[in-house]
Amino acid sequence: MQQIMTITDQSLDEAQAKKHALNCHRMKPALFSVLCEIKEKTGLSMRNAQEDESQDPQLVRLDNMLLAEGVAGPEKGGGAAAAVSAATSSGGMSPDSSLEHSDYKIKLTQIRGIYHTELEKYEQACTEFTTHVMNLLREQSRTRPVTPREIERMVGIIHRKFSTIQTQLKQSTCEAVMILSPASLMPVIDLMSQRKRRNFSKQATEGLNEYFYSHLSNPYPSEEAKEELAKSCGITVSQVSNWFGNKRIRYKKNIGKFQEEANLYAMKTALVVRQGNDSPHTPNSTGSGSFSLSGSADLFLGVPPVNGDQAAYPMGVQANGNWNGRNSPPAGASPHSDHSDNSD
DNA sequence: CTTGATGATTCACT
DNA sequence: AGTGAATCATCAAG
Repeated sequence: MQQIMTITDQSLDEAQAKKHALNCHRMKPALFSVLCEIKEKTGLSMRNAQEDESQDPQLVRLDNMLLAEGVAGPEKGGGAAAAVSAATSSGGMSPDSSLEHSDYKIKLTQIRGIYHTELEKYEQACTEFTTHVMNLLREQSRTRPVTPREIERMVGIIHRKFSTIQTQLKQSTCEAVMILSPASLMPVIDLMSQRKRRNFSKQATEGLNEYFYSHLSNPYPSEEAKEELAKSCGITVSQVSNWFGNKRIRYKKNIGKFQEEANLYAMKTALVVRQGNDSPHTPNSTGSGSFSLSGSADLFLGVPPVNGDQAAYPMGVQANGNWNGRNSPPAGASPHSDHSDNSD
C-alpha cells in the first residue's frame, strides 16, 4: 500500500517498473478484493447515480445566436474572398453600401475563422483529455475496482467542465459579432466604450409592441412574461422592463401620437387571434383570467384613425391616462377610476 | 447641425 | 421591488 501511495513521487521509469512489479505481485488479488470491499462499504459506487445530461440553456441560446449570425452554421465558401464576392453580388446594392458591407463581411469571416479554429482546438483538447482519463481509469481498474458507470460519470464531469470553456468561447464570439453587426462598420476602439445605445431590432420592437398593445388595459408583463419576451426578442429582461417603462409613460403622455401604431398592432394581433391556436407570446396577463379578447377586451379595432387630436381613446386608459389607481394627478374630469381591466 | 426617437439611468414614491 | 417621471445619451433622418 505504501508503495502505491508513494508511486507518484518517483520518476516515470521508476514508477512504471514499480507498477509492473505491483501488478505481478502475489498479494495483488488480495489487495483488489480488499479495495472492492472498502468501496462497497463506503458506497462510493452508488453515489451520484443520476446523470442529468440536460442541455445548458445558455449554451443553446448562444448556439442559436451564432447560427443566426452565420458564424456557426455550414461554411458558405472560402474565407474572405468569398465574403467579398458575396457582398458585391448580393443583389442590387449601391456601391458604397456594398463596400461597407464587404468590410463587415470580412470582419465577420475573421471572427468566424477564429471561432472555428478555437472550437476545433477545444474539441481536440476535450477528446484528448477524455481518452487520456479513460485510459488512466482502465489502467487503474487493474488494481482497484472501477465500474464502467464510473468511467462514464467521469467523462460526463470532464465534458461539463469543458463546456464552460465552450460557453466562454461562444459568448465572446457573440459579443464580437454584436459589436460588429449593428453599424456594419465600427472602429475597433469601440470595444472599450460599450456605453453606446443601440436600437432594438425591428423584430424585437414588433414583439414588444405586440405585447404592449394587446395588453393595453394592463401593460404590466409579469416576470414570466418579461422573460418570455426577452427570449423571443433577443434582449434582456431588464431591457424589457425599461422598454415597457418608457413605453407606458410615452404612450400616456401622447396617446394620439400612438393611435396609428396601436391600431396597426391591434389589427395584427386580432389576425393572429383569429387564426387561432398558440401565438408565440404568453396567452394573457390581463388578470381577467379569460382568454376572450377576440377583438374586444384589449384590442380596440373599432377606433377610427385619429389625426392628432383626442377623440376616442382606447378603453384601456382613462382620459387622464391612468392604468391603475397609482398616483393620479389632477384629474378634473370624471373620476371614473376603477380597474380599467376588462373593458367590455 | 438640429431635431425627434429611443434606450438607459436616476430618483422618489408606494 | 416595481413603477412613474424626469433626464441623459445616443442614434438617425433632414
